[in-house]
Amino acid sequence: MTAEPTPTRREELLRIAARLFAEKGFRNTTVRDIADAAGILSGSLYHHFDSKESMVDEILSTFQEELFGQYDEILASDDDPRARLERAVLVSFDAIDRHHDEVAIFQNDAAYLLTFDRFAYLGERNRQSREVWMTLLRSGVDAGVLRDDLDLELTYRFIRDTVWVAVSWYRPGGRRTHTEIAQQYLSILLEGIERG
Amino acid sequence: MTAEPTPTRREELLRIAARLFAEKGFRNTTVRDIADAAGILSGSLYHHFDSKESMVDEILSTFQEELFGQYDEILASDDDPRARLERAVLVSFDAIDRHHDEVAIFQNDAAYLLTFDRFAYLGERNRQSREVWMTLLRSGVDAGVLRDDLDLELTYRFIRDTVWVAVSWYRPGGRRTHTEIAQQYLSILLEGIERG
DNA sequence: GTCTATAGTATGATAGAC
DNA sequence: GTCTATCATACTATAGAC
Repeated sequence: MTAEPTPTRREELLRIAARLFAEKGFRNTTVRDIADAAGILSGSLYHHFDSKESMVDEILSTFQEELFGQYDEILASDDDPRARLERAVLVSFDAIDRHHDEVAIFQNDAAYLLTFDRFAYLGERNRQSREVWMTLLRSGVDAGVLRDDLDLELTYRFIRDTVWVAVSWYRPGGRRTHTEIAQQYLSILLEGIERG
Repeated sequence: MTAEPTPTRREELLRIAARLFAEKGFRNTTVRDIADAAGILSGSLYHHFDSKESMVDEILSTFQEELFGQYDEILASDDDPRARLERAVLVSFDAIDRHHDEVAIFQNDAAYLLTFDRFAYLGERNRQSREVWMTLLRSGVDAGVLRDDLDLELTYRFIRDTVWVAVSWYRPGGRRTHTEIAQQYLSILLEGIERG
């Protein structure tokens, strides 16, 4: 991890794999697909990685570490509840922008990967994510900024779903920046679509 | 289609297949899985169906026909814009409740299936769905019921995403009915989560 | 309507040469 | 670091007996 013999090649292969996993799904991507895209033969991949699972493992765990570091920063900050909620939404859309493939893989294949012991940490991350959002929502309600008649569990799910599923249609470099999308979403979430 | 020799057995097999496709994904479900669950051998399935694709085809097309019939009813009604939007959301959550497997399959596997010519109608249904929601939103804005500063395209995507992705966590018979969930969601969508 | 048996193909992974 | 060659397994689908 810290002193890889040939970090560049390894990372390049991971990037290629991530792209394919995101596009076609983990199970639907063969090691031959990855090797083809990299311009080598499938057997050669095993010089770099133990297995296909090792690849997706490294892709996801690296990404999650960064993302949850950002959530932790928000929770540790002394911003007011509304600002913290906004930052959390912005950070998430930023992840969709900068780590599109990783988010897509997590969205599409986490349920399957979770059936293996080595990916149990993905379930732990899910719980951690729930804690982040629930904490933000609760402090918003406590501070009187958010409605107190909401089912917070449902509210959390709606926020989580809407934010992350955007990876299925958002494309970096498209008509709207991820920041514009995040702000439009926050406007709907906070104020609703009804007039008045 | 209209005068099947043994409609009951066929439908039973489709129900079993739908359950498995929804649980594990279309590609990740083998014909042996389906046959095992039905208590027969894999070869016997081909007495009833041409292929695995034929099965998912019949499952999805039947479901879509019903769902879009309901949307058409809403569009044809003379309810006011707000009521029509509410009905569309309720009908969608109702589909998640009554056709859980079908919605899950469509959510998870439509992108893959769309790569085959025979599933082109799924893309057509996607366009149709967009038309339904955009029509509802536009008439809401025109009637002065909805905010006129919204990016309707984004608003449509947020609504669609949040509604349908609920199939990933909603379980019939759970703590909240699908109607309660739909109403809570409508409340957030229309009024926002901010106090005031 | 289901079984036996199997064809033909694709997959993840390995061993050893270069 | 990549290639050649291949193993063992799993898959969809078919043919014909019962």
